[in-house]
Amino acid sequence: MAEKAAGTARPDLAAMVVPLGRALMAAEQPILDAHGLTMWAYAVLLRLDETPIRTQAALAEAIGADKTRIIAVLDDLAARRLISREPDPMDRRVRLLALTAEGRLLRDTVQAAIQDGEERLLTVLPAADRSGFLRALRALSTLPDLTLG
Amino acid sequence: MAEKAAGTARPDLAAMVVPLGRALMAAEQPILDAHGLTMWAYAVLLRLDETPIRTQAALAEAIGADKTRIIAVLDDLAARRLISREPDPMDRRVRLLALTAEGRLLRDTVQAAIQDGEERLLTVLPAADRSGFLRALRALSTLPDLTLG
DNA sequence: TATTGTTATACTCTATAACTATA
DNA sequence: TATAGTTATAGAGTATAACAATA
Repeated sequence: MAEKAAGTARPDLAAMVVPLGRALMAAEQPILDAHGLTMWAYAVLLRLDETPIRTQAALAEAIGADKTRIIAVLDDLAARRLISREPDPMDRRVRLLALTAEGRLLRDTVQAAIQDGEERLLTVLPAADRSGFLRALRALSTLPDLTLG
Repeated sequence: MAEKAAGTARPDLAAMVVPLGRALMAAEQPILDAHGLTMWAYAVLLRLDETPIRTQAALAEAIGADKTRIIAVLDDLAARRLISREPDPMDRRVRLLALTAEGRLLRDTVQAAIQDGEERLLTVLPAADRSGFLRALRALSTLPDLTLG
């Protein structure tokens, strides 16, 4: 306890989590590239596979992007028939978005490849740490606010 | 096991880690702001407090920044006497960097505030998950490469 | 000639503002 | 007039290239 001032017990959380996130994204990149998907395109496929979403703005919000940010992404996905994107007959201003069969297949293929790699990566951890890590990660990443003050 | 295709057991790691990192950085921001530090300036103070570093390029590399990126940061820190930055008498091309007493004090103050907040945040986790999380995080964030292929 | 640090430039990503079409 | 989507523009952040000083 006397030497507490000399060095810290652990690095700040952000100092560990942010670089880890960057490394994980970089590690996913080759897999996404192999299937012609950007990170945003993959995020769209993942999100659309959960629950149907009504507006593009809501989709953008859900994946943490700007509504203008995803338009080119949707253009590309629709052109490749990975998603459908049709005006809502009830309100022709909104575009209804949904995965096509090919879109769901691609999503499953890519995610399986990514999670296979992740499982292999996680084997470096002791079993107990590993399950605690995953549980903690899910808990923390679903917290609504997260303030330190 | 039959319903594996319908939804995945867990989100991709990057899908949890990256947003968590962003949230943690955002949560640190008010504390950094209160002390007039940017994230990069804080990263510099943290790094310089560990082991003396010889060149600016090496410092930039160590904190994951471009060498041109940190020049304005060093200008500001030096002007505020939080770091010293003098030409090496042995090789006048290089600038020797070191924390001043005030720099170390500020570093300690800010990190204490941040880690206090983090400890409070971590209390939402069961004790077992929490220690596993921290151990796993340290292990993964110090891995040299991290590939999924 | 090679290297450190600096400045100037260009590029990428993202957000803001202006526009079209529907309501 | 208000809203969904789109396009055009501007801004932040980052990296690349050119430059000055020193070796």
